[in-house]
Amino acid sequence: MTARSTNTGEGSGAQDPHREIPEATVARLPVYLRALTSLAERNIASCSSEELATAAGVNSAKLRKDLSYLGSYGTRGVGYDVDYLSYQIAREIGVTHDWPVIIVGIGNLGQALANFSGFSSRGFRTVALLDAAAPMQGRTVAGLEVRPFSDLAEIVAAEQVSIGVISVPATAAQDVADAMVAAGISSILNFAPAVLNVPPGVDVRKVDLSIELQILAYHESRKAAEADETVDNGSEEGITA
Amino acid sequence: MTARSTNTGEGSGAQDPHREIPEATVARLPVYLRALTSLAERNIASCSSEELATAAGVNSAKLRKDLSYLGSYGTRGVGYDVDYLSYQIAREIGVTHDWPVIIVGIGNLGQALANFSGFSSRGFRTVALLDAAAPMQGRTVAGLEVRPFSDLAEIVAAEQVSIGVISVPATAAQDVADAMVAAGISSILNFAPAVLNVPPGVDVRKVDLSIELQILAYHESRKAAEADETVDNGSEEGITA
DNA sequence: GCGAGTTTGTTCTCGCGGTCACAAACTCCG
DNA sequence: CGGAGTTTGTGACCGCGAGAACAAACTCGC
Repeated sequence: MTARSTNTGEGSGAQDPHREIPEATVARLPVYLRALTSLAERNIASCSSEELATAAGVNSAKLRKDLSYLGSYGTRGVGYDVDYLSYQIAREIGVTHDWPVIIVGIGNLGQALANFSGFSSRGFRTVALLDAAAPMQGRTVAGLEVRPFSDLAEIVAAEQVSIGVISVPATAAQDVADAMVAAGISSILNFAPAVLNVPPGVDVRKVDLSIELQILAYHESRKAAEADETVDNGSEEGITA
Repeated sequence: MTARSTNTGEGSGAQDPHREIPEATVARLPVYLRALTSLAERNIASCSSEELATAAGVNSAKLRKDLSYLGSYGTRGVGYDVDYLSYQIAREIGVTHDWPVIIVGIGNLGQALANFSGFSSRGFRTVALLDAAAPMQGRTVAGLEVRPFSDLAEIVAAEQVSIGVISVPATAAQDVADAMVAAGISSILNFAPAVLNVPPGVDVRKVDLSIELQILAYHESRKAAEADETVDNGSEEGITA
């Protein structure tokens, strides 16, 4: 597998559209893209894998390997052209054109997401905000009118939406996901602390704030235990300065 | 590292406090804990690995393996006691007592985080909100007064804070992180789309909304390409009747 | 008390992903 | 034009984690 040495003697394009890009690499491509954008803003036209890797916070060997899955877009002895590589990564991710996105659940988090400029600047366009609670409906958030949840299917069909964001309480998350899938959405970003059940073919990514904190707490506990132990072993200076 | 005089021929006795729990397992423990809490709320006293695995959205073999790293807290032929297992996981993660947390950057996202009930209900207590911008200072958000960023060190020392949340723009993130580290914080949850440089011993976890969306977009692009291809290959039912 | 049934804990195997190290390829300079 | 220096692309190796399968241990019914 791997390697475009896989027969398929199609000479037209350099890149084989059937390459399997490892999931771990896919997760890093956006990071590289952001680093490249940052370089471009500083008018840097080209960079080495070492520079880009530092900017992205990864190992340079890993970066080169990741990029090699896309094709050979660098020049040995020189490095990578920032604009060219940016475009290639954007094309691979599929953010050369904007993706319409809807947000369901316009509470505190939903409003923050709607106002988040990072979405619009990176290939996404929020086309609608929905909420089931009547008090929210009709209000304007981030320049968009909050519409009733029952309009979901209509909006998805009209705007060709394939990506949905769920920022409702955990108890409502599954219902919202079901409705999204029924409406034709096939990628869901879920902020609700709940496990979503979706049919095959639908992708779900979960962002769970309290889980992240708990992971930190675990390591923090270990650090504290480690420190106690060191103290037990004697000979550390006191904590109070 | 760590795990100093392990091995010490202690058989399958009580739990060795120096076990190394795999990172992948650590990331799932909070999910199990949440599933257990949900079971407890429905007055379910015990459950099998299969039931718990379903509730947590994982494979039952993986769940059993994960739990085995903590010790043998189940009973063969019976299952797990919900309350007992909950406590053991909470103890392992270190959330049997509350962790004080500060949030720096009280914009849209910071306010949403401050109001997020999931923090307080899962072992975390927001003790202070900080913002460098004068207009925010003095305002009350989620029952807490927003204090100037310059109070950081004082607050961290007074409240024994070891976990900090960064929800400032990307350009300010590194400065905030530096100040946090200098003040004694050793775990950072970063919402800013920037790579943070921190000294060894400090843990950083990143939550990046636009990266998550871009990963979805990648798979969505592939799905679209796949669909086109199926059509190209013909031999599927015609679209037009 | 004992066998049948059930469920945990663990062992084994396999594949993905991370890192190292090096050959290939390009530039620069004399 | 050729050699030295630089940087990419990739092959090899290794360790972690996922999943399947099985032995150990507990309960229940008779």
